[in-house]
Amino acid sequence: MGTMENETIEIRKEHEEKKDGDSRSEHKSSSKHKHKDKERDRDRDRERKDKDRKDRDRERDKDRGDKEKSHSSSKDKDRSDRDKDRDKHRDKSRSDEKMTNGHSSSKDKEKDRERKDRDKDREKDREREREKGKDKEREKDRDKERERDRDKEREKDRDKERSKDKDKEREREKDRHKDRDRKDKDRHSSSHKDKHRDKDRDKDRERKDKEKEGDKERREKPKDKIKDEPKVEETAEIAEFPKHEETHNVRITEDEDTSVFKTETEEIVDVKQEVPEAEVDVTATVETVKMEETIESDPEDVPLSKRKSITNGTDYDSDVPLSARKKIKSEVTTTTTVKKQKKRKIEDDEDEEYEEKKKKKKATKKVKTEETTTVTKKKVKKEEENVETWKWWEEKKEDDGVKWRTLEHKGPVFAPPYEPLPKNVKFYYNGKHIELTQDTEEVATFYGRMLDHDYTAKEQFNTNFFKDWRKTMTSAERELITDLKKCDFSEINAYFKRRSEENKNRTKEEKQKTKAENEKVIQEFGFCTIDGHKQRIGNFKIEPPGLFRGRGDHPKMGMVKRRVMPEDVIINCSKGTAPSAPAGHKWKEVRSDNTVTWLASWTENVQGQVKYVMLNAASHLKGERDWNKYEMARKLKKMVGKIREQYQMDYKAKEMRVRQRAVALYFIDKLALRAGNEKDEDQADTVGCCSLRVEHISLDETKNGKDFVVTFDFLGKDSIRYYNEISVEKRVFKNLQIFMDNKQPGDDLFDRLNTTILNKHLNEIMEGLTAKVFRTYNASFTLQDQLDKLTNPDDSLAEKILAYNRANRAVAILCNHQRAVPKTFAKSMENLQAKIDAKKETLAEAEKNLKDAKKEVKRSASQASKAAVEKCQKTVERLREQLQKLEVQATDREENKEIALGTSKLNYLDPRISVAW
DNA sequence: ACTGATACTTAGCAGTGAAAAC
DNA sequence: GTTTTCACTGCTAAGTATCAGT
Repeated sequence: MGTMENETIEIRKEHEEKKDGDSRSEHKSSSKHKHKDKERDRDRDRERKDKDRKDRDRERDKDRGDKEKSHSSSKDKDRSDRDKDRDKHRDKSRSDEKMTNGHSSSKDKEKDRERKDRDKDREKDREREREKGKDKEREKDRDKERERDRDKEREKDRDKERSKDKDKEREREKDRHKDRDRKDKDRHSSSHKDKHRDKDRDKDRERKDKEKEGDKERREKPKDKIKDEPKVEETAEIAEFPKHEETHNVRITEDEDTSVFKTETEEIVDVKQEVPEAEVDVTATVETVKMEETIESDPEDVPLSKRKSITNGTDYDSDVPLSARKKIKSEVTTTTTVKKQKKRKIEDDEDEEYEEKKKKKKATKKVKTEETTTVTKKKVKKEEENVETWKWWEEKKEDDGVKWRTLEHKGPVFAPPYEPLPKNVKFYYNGKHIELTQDTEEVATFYGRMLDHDYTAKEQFNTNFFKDWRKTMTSAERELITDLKKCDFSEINAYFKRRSEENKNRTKEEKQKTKAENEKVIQEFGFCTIDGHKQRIGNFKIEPPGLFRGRGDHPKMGMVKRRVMPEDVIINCSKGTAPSAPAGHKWKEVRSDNTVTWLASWTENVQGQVKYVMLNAASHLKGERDWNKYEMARKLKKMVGKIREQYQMDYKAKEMRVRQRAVALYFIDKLALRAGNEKDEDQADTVGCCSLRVEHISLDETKNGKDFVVTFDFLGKDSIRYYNEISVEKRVFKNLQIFMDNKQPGDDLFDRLNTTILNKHLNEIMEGLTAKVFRTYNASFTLQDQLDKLTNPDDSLAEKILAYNRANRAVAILCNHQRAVPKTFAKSMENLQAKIDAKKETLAEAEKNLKDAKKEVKRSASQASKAAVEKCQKTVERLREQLQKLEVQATDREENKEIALGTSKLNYLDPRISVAW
C-alpha cells in the first residue's frame, strides 16, 4: 500500500516537474525570439530563470543535502561556482594539463622547452624513419603487384590527365606558396590551443617555412615524379569515387588583417574527378560535367545575386517565395540525377575499389602487418562478394523519401537475462550482510562493478543512483537501506573483477568457441534483407540495463537504465514479415514505414529518447548518405566564396539579426564550430555557436601582439572544452561588442539567432546547405591542405606516414576532437621517463669512459688506447641517439595525449584522400 | 513562430586482441 | 613467455536537422 501511495506521489511530482519545465522553456524561447520589448522581456526572463534555478537548486539541495552546481545562471556568484565545479570535474576526469595549458605559465615554459627540442628532434626523426626503408621496399613491391593490373587500364587516362594536371599543378603550386604563410598562420591560430602553443607553432612554422623553401625547389623538379606515382593513383581513384579531392583545390586565402576569405575555384579538378577509370572518353566527360555544373549552379546564382541586394534591405528571410525555391529544387535534382547516373557507372567497381582503398590505408599505416590484413581482408571481401554485390547505384532512386521497398529482419537481440550473484558474494549494509531480492541485487551490481570508476565519486551520480535504486527495492529493503555511504559493494566489485580476469585467462579454444558463438548470433540477427539484398545491421543488440553515464555535468547521470523488453520495441519491416517476438512476449507495435531506415526502436527511460536499430555504416543506405555528405561539402566549396562575401557584407547590415547571423556564420566557417541547437535544462550545459552566451567569450583589443582578439572558452559537445584565442576582423569585433552590450554573462550572445534561422538562411543560399556542412568542408579542406603542405614526394614511406598523421592531427585540432588523457598515460609516461633517465645515466657513464680513454691516449698514445677511444665514442653516439629517440617519443606522446584522431578519421577524412595522397 | 517529436550523424570511452618491447 | 602499447571496434551519449501540429 505504501508503495502505491509513493508511486502516485512520484507520478504527480513528475507531472508537475514536466509542466514546470514546459513553462520554463516557453519563457526561454519567448525571450529569445520576440524582440519587441526585448529589454523588459529579457529582464523578466532572467528573473524567472533565476527563480526557477534557485527553486530547483533548493529542491536539489534538500534532496541531496549538499552542494551542487547551478546550471546556467546569470549571477556571477553562481557562475563562479559552476566554473569551480567544472574545473573540479575536469581535473578529475580529464587532464590537469589541459586547464593549466591556458593558465599556468611554469608548465608552459616547460612545454615550450620540450617543443623546441621536439622541433629539432623531428628532423632526426625523419632520418631515423628513412632507415626503415626496408619496410618501404617490401610495401612497394606489394603495392606494385596490386597496382599492376589496374595500371594498364589507367595508363591511357593518365597520359591525358598528366598534361592537364601539370598546368594546373603549376598554378596551384604558385598560389599555394604565396598563401601558405598566411594560411598557415591562420589555420594554426584557429586551432584553439593556447597562446603558448601558438608561439611554438610560430617557431615551428618558421622552421617549416625554411624547409619549404627547400621543398619548393625540390618539388619543382620532380614534378613528373609526382604525376607518375601518387598522382596517377589519385586521379584514378578519385575518378570513381569523387568526394573530397577537390576541397583542397579551394584555396582559401586569408588576408591576415581583414581575414577576408577568397576562393579560387578550379573547376577542372572537379572534372577530373568525374573522369571514370577507363573506357569513357575523358574529354567528353569533361564537357558534360562542365555543362552540368553550369546548369547546376546557374539557378543558384540568380537568386543569390538577388538576395545580396535584398540582404541589405530588411525583410529577407521570408522574401524568397517557397514556390520559387521549389522550382530551383527540382531543377537541381534533375541535374544531380544525371550526374549521379554518370557516377553510378563510374562507381561500378566501387565496392571492390573501396575495399582496396581501405586496405591501402591500412597498408600505409601498418607495413608489417599488411600481409596478414590483406589476407584477411581478401577473405572478407570474397565472402562479401559471395554474399552479394549490390549495385544499388544502378538502381532507380526514389525521390519521395522512400528508403526501401522490402525490409525483412529477425528483430533485435535482447540483453541476456540477469544472472544472480553466487551465494558467496555478499552485500553488506552498515557492516551487516543483507540478502537482496533479485531486482535490487541487479541494480546493486550495476553500481558495484563501477566502483573503480570516477563516476562513483560524483555526488550527482550517487544521488541519482540511490534514488533510482530505492525505487526498485521492496519496501522492507527501502526501509533498511537509507544511506548509500553505508553500503558495501566491495565483494560485488571483486567478483566482477575476478570474472573479467577469468575471462581473459581463458584458453585459446575457449575464446575461439565464444567467438564462434558470437559469430553465429551475428549471422542470424546481424543481417537484414532490404530490397532483396542482405545488409549488415549496425546495432542489432538492444542496450543492456545499467546506470546512465551522462557526460560532463549531466543532471541525470547515475540513473538506472531499465531493461528493455519486447513490449517496449517497435518493429519496422515489410508487411507480413514481422519477426516473432521472443517466447511469451509480444512487440509493442509492428509497423511498415518505408520512409525511415530503422528496423526497430524503443524509448529509453532515462531521457525519454527514442533509440533505433539501424543499418551498419557500410550498408548502402548509410553509404549513400555519407557520400551525399561529402558531395554537399564539395558543393559548398564552389559556393563558399560567395557565402563569405555575403556574410562579410552583412556585418554592417542594419538589422541586428542579420549581423548576428553573419558573425555566427563567420565563426562556423572559420572555426568549424558546431551549430549549437538549444538544449533542455535536464542535460549537461554545453553550447555551440548559436547558443553561445556572453560569458563564453571575452574580447581584447590587443592580446599577445594580436589585434581584436576573441577568446572562446566554453564546453561543447560531450562537455569537451573549447578554448581558443583568435584574432578577428575589426567589424566582427565591433559587432560582438554590440551584441554583448547591456547583457548579463548568462544571456545569449546571439539573442536573435538560432540554428533554424541560420540553416534556413543557408538553405536559401545553397540547397541542402546546413551549418554542419562547414565542418565537413573545413575538415576536408584542412586535411588536403596539410597533406599538400607536409608531403614531399621524395619522402620515405615513414616520413609520409608521419605527415599523414600530422595532417590528421591538424584536422582533429580544428574540430576540437579531444579525449581524456588515457588512464595508463601517467604510468607509461613514467616508464618512459625512467627509461630516459636510465639512458642518461649510461650516457654519462659512457662519456666519462670516453674522457678517461682520451686521457689514456694522451698518456700512452698506443694503438690499443686509440681503439678504446673510438669504441667509447661510438657507444656515446649510439646512446645519444637512443636517448633522443626516447625523448621524441615522449614529447610526441605528450602532444597526442589529448587529441582524438579517430573521430576525424571516421567522419571527416575520406579514405580516398589518404589513397590519393 | 514555437514546440516537441523524430530521425539520423557525430563523438568519446572502454574493452579487446594483436603487435611490440622487454 | 610476459608485459606494455596500440589500434580497432562496439557501444551509446550527444549532437544536428527537419517536420508536423498548434
